[in-house]
Amino acid sequence: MDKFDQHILKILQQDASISMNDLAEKVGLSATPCWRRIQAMEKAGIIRGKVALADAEKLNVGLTTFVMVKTNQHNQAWLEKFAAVADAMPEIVEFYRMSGEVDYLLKVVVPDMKAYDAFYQELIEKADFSDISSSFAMEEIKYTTALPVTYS
Amino acid sequence: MDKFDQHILKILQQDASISMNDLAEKVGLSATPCWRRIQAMEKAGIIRGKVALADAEKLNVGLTTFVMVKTNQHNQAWLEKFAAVADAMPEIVEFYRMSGEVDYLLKVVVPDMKAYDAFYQELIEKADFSDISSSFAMEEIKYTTALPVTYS
DNA sequence: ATTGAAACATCAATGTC
DNA sequence: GACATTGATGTTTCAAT
Repeated sequence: MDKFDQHILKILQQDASISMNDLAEKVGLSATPCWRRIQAMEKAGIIRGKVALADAEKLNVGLTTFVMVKTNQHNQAWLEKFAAVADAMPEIVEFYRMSGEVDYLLKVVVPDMKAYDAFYQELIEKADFSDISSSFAMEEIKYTTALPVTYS
Repeated sequence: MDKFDQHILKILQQDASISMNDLAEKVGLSATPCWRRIQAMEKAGIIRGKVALADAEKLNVGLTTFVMVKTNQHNQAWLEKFAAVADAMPEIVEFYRMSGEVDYLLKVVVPDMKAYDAFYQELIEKADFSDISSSFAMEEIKYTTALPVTYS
């Protein structure tokens, strides 16, 4: 990935609705090579896709919660079941297996505390944990889907 | 927001590169009303924009870390400075002010441990904290930018 | 007020140099 | 990598419900 690819990717990660001509002008190329580079990056899997981003407040999911899960079930079958459960719950937008004290970390979006409680009840019913603790976000200071291009 | 809008939004949050005709067919409308609804949702701020998603591994930022920050500086000026610092660091992709024990939570993406250490040094140099602890993601089980449409 | 079908304009995609 | 052409797609108009 050269400078041009990095520049293209940086722009597209911020705004993918830009026209090929405008993009080409910004990076200092003509439209064709610009288009070819995008195709190549898609084919290589560098660009995973193009999505619309929605506003959390407007969609009535203004409460973001981080759920820290500890378990004593460290087998593959349990994880697979938990992963399937998480996949089917649209409130869970991120889900990581962690190192250290906490086994799993979930990012959850719901309308309010009442909805979070309902979500929580549903979650612990579907998978059993040894310990769960929840931390609530008071303010979103930064959220971006754009990854750094400086390391590639 | 009626059923049609919800359906359109759900699809566009998964794939915004779909053509207007294909989208129209999926939701059971023709292209024109479909297009109008998207315009309306953009104008209303429900749709914040369209972006390209990049692959973290391919961009050499395969290590995701959650940084929990405690501080004794609870004034607005300090937060604004910290926010500006975070905004300028592309490795920080999410940043929340939290309730409870931890004051701030950051999600950080870097190539590896060595790079994380360099990032960490840079961070604590630019803003002073009373306590920082880092948790590393071993596995990304779910990550989606699609918010639930079921609450709207 | 909202839709669908057709005309129109714009842009992406291809071939050639 | 640039230029010119083709084909597909987004966008507007207008009649109809």
